[in-house]
Amino acid sequence: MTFNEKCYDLISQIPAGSISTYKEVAKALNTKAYRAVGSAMAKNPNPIIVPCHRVIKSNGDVGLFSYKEGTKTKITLLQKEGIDIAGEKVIGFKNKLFRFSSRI
DNA sequence: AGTCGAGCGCGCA
DNA sequence: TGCGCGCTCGACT
Repeated sequence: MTFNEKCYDLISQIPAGSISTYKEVAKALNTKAYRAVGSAMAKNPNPIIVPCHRVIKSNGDVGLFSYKEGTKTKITLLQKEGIDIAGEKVIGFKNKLFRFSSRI
């Protein structure tokens, strides 16, 4: 189980309509390699089971996707999932933030 | 508030 | 072996 595999595993747990941030993922992995998370997504070998488009930046920005134009696709997908997005920013993403360790 | 620089983990050259 | 990335944070201006 490598760092990337863990990333995919966590992200694959994000239900439709919910989103998460790279920071949350890194935190769930107990690491500070935030960039590694995004880097792992970039090379996401399982784009089907890993909804990397549901992972955004911590500041509410959708961030990047595959390429500059890919970001637009990401936004469209999120909107279809019920996420409100203005320009390249997610509205109320904190309200739909999916926490991996939300074990109350 | 906006900008600059450093840090992590994996993959590629 | 060295650098970059779908990022984040702390400090300075």
